[in-house]
Amino acid sequence: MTDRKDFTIGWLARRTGCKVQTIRYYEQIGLMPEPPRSDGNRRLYGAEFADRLNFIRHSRDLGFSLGAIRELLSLAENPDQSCAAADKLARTHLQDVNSRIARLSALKTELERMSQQCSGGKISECLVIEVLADHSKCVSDEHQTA
Amino acid sequence: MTDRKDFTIGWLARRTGCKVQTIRYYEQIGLMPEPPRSDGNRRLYGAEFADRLNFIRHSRDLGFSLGAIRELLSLAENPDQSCAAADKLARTHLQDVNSRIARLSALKTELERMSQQCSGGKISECLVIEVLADHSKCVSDEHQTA
DNA sequence: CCTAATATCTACAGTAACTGTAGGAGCAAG
DNA sequence: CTTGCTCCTACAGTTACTGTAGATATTAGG
Repeated sequence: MTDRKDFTIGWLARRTGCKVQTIRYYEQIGLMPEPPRSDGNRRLYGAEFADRLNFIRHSRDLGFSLGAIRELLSLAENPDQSCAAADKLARTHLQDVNSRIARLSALKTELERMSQQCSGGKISECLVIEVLADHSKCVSDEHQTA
Repeated sequence: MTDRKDFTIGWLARRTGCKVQTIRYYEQIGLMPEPPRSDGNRRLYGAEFADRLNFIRHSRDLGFSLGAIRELLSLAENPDQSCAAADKLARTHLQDVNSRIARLSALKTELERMSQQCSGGKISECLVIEVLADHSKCVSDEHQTA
């Protein structure tokens, strides 16, 4: 236990693809726990820190806010209680996810169409700019993300 | 042709679904031009401002940065030149769009599965948390080992 | 062992893209 | 004319980082 393998913050950063400052920032805002320190005051991380950080990074990557991640983490830390709260969180997020997918798919279509038609052409033929200028040309339904 | 068709910033905000402060912010950073003012120093907007603001808002909504929008706007203002630059911008964005759609689709699957399985259950059965904790459980096409 | 390079430490400033607030002035209605 | 809304400027706060400065710690080389 005392001679358990501990690694530096740099190791954790390389391990998770997260920047060193970001790790310290997560610790500062209480999203990552304070790790033990070495004699020279360096943070000493084990594999469990990498797991938690991967959880956070993956969630961020998929569009969850730090606040939502904080909630998910607290739920994940008490796996015996009902997951009604997690379910509600997930349902709320699902609506946003669906909306984003729809709008991104519409944009994807236009971006691809442009790449075919636009090569060497003029901007007046670029559908992308028309699509971006005129909301009604968009294929998706109107949805406001706050 | 700018004689009697001028409206307040509030009108423009309602017209475009953009907050008043955000409009003033866009003016401040040079994304929206300075409109004429009334005797009482109020900004006076016409329809062309709504068009430009809709372009900006829609682009933002679809994930373009203000920097990219600034470029697109300058390109849109010179529609006679080649759109190679706009094409390059669009292609770059397309890669990101595709990546986001893939990851969001994977999350959507898990969120939906959770909503079915999770009702009244325990968190330990929630796949969402597992998916978010472990990248390799993600359904997306690329399997990454962390 | 000493030194130079690198990594880490704290603390704080800056970024993007807004959002909110304070305090004052304009204007339309009752 | 006063109430109440909108607008004005200016600036502080937010989220989620990212970068910088100056000091200390560790490590690789001579």
